[in-house]
Amino acid sequence: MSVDEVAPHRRGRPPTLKDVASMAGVSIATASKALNNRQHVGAATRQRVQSAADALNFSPNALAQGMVAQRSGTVGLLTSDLVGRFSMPVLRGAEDAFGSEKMSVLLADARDDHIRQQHHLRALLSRRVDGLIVVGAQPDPRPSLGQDLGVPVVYAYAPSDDPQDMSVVADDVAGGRLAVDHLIRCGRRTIAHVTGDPTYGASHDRARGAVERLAEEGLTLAGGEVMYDSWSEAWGRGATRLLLDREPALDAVFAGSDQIARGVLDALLEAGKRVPEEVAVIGFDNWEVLATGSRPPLTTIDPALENLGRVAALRLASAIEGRAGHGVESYPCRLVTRSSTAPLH
Amino acid sequence: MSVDEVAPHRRGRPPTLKDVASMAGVSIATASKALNNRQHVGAATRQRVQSAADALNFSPNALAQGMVAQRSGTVGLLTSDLVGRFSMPVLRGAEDAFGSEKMSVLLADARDDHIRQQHHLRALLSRRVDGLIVVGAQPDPRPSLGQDLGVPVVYAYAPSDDPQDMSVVADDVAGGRLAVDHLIRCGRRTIAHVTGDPTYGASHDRARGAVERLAEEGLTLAGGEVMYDSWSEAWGRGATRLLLDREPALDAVFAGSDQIARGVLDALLEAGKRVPEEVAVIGFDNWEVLATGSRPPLTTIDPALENLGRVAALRLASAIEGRAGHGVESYPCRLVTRSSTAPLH
DNA sequence: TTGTATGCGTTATCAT
DNA sequence: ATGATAACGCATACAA
Repeated sequence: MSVDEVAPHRRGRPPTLKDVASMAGVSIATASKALNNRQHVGAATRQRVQSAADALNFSPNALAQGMVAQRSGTVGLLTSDLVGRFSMPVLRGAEDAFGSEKMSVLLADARDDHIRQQHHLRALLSRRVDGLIVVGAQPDPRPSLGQDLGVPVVYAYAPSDDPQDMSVVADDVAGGRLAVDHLIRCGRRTIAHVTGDPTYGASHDRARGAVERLAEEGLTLAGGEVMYDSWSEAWGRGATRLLLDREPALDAVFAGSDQIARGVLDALLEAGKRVPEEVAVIGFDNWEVLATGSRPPLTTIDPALENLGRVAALRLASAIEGRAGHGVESYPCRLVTRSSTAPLH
Repeated sequence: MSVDEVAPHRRGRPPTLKDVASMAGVSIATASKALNNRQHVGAATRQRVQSAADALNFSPNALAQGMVAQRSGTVGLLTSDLVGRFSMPVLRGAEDAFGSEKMSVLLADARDDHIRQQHHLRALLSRRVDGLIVVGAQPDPRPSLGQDLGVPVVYAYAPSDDPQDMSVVADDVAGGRLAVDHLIRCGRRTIAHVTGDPTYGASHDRARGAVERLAEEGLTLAGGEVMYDSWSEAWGRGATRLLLDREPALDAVFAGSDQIARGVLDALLEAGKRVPEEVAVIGFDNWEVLATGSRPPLTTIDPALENLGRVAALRLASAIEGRAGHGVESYPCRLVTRSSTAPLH
């Protein structure tokens, strides 16, 4: 091997371990050991290799590493709705939990289209992801991807309909309970619940938690029943007008979403009711732009979605290590106090 | 667990081309050609291989393919703020444009932290992404990643400060112009502009477009000047109160964001002004939850962010094919008409 | 301590 | 038309 054989790496292509090795004057095996802090490498040699790597700005080819390790070091994030507001924090939590380690995240947006989902699933599997997180668009159960994918899967936000799978979701029942609990602690007794689409399981869960907590105080819902309709400001306004007719003594409203809460707030203001002095209002979601812009700023229940994503990532990491889990795990919501609720003194 | 002597592939691991080949009774070379629709393969053989692949649910290892092709078939999506609302549609547009082809997207959220950004950049480069899309959190120029990354980069939403780089952004000047143009077409003459944080370049760009269009009609801004402050509903309300004092003849407001527009709307309503009969209001962003929930629903300028992401993906694809570009490309905004504006008859 | 050789799964180049 | 074989870049068991 002649001396001027030390060809600088092929034009354009990133330097390889071979380039580093030849620059340091060692074999690729030694170079590999040196860079990976394996033993059986002389201190001086290690130093030489390290310098060569730095000089070449060497970065190991993760694809090649993945081939030998039989692990790609990637996870797939399969979402059904990237445009929606709710999948986002989950996604961020997951990305955060993984990105800080040495896992990378492959993103795929299925857009709630079954064909696209299958397409993306094949693509992710073909890339040999070590695991999969599936984030739904709605909190309702969704069809399982199946058990024979060859990699562990964790469902986040929207649980799988197969109890064999592992899912992490927000505890809507506890959330509803928490909301009413807060209102009760504020001394309210005539509490109504205005919520959204009755086809959402979450609507009923939140309502159930609310009614349960009410019952513990010997109370029932003001207005006589849960008011379902749509997740909109318009419905919040409409429902409130109805409510003020039926229940003149109304002193609190639990809204099933922050959008609805905004409508409630506006209608209350328009009717000359002071918030929170006369009527307290609490929302659900902690959708910042809505909750902080309102008059007054909105007290609300935060479903802690980012945490959900983080937990999903943790569970998936465990499953990848071989410690798989199953069933649906519910995680608590958080009360965020702003100015639309206050003690009745 | 019974020992199956004919076990085609190692337990747990996905089937390989070798498994398919041996099942079809051919060499891996032939199997490869058959599955990739190469010529020099007998029709019958091709069929046998295909059946074997289907039976084994074979999916080629993209990592291995990447090794030989010297292309990973992935692009990196480096965002500085996954929580923000504006990077999201860009991201979705990009994912969409790529996902429909055979490119996969590696997501990395730097959280506006330089250290994290470097970390993620190294990780993406290590995964041998074929290209990079950098999505900023704010529309202002950001530091370039540099020219020596070895892969093409396209900056979206927030342009790079190096003109050598390629950036795609929304045309804020044209957006401002479009807003005022619409108001003028509605017959308005006394038009004010309430906008947000003056440290954002976008504020000034939108204002400039507005003033230019006004000047073409021989008009100037009602209130005498652009009203800068913050991107909040509260500022929208406050500014409107000031405005109603100063300009009793006010017949239109161009708000620099939908949040501000919401505040404007509320203050107008409170002052007894009818919208759009007496005063027309137009926003900016087309932030659905804000624009559709207001009273009345908000006419607004849509910066077409999803399109921006799509274009960025297209440009990156071109660059990967060798046709690189440079400079900042601006893309038009779109007028979305709802009920807060209408002709003055 | 260092180097040689093998394999990871696939594609492409050559023989046959 | 089909098959053996050499890459691709890296890690490791084994030999020196």
